[in-house]
Amino acid sequence: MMAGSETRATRSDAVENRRQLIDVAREAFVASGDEVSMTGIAKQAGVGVGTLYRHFPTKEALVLAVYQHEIEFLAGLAPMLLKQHQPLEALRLWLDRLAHYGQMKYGVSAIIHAASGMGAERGAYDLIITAIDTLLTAGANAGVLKSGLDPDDVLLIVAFLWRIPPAPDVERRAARMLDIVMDGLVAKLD
Amino acid sequence: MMAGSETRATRSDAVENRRQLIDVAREAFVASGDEVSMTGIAKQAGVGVGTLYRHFPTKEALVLAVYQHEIEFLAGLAPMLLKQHQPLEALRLWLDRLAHYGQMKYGVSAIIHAASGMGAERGAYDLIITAIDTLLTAGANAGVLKSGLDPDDVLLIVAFLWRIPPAPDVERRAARMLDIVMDGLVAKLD
DNA sequence: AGACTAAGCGGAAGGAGCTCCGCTACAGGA
DNA sequence: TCCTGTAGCGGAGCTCCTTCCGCTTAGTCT
Repeated sequence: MMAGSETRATRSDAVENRRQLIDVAREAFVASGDEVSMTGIAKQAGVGVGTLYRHFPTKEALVLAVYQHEIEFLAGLAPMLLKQHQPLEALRLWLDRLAHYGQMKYGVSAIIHAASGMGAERGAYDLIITAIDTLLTAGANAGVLKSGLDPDDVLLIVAFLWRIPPAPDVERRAARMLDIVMDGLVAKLD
Repeated sequence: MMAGSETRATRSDAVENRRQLIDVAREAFVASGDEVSMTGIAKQAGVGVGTLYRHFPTKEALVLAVYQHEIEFLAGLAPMLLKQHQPLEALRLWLDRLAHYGQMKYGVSAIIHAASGMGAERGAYDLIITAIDTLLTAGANAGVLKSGLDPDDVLLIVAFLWRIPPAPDVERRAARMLDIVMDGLVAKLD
């Protein structure tokens, strides 16, 4: 009996379908990276593709939903690290963590990739940007990082993390490249 | 009448088709970015898709062929700049030029993108890597850049240049981000 | 000139992501 | 409990890139 913008509750079968789709997709992604067709996921979840696309308008959106928890964790990590470490160290540890995800078969990587392209849901993207901003601001206030750094810029730069071609030495290479970026972020003493 | 590894000359119609395909593709790319279907290009060139794919095994390869000249130009620019400028300045000018291509509708950007992913022909990729290596080495020898920098790493990092989302301020943003990277490349004084 | 042969051609077909729209069945009111 | 309006469903079908393979034909050898 409320006014105006009242909406019907979500149908129970829709809720169940959504859950089922995410579950199936998670399993599929873990098993075979992104080499899973949307049709396949829909079929395995026992729904039509139309339903899949109603819930997740693009494949990216689906991946994003699947890894929502990981993104939240990553975002929450930033303030934690700042409590226990110097700003510079915290930033580096966080980026290392990001690199770690970047190496996953088709994990947070693709998401943030999507996010940096800003094609997908605002939510996940904002979480990550906020986390980076927290780290950058802390560093700037401590005088160890340049001030006025744009977190969007930083994310876009470190996006190379999920484009390093698979090889035995990915980790070392990622670290090497992050060394360069870190040096580019620190404040220069006059 | 030569010995052993003799091969027949390329058929003249094949040569002509190849030329025609590149011409049509160039025009199409300029007109509509990458929103051109392979089938469309084939049709417009008066050949079947099969023929198109015989000449260029992927769309990437086709783009690469179309922009071969630009890549060569860019590669050749590095030594030129080094003759006329300090190593640091030369590197920056070259990167600015790269950024410029990065903003083209579907230009060298996609190519080097492909190249950094190493999916495509070795040739174009090697040209660019060599150019970067020249610049890095010159800077290292002059003591203004870190020594031991890997040109592959640098290319992969600056690959953000062709992923900056379209906006009125792309140029300023690219410059800002290149500032960061440049600072990460310069040698630290102890 | 004629015949031989493999380089080259063409386009049907397959699998991908995604859209569209007529039908279904659930939530909520009577 | 039954009705009703609509949120939600399903899957045919579109376009795209790419593969495959039987046919054509330019180039060469006699």
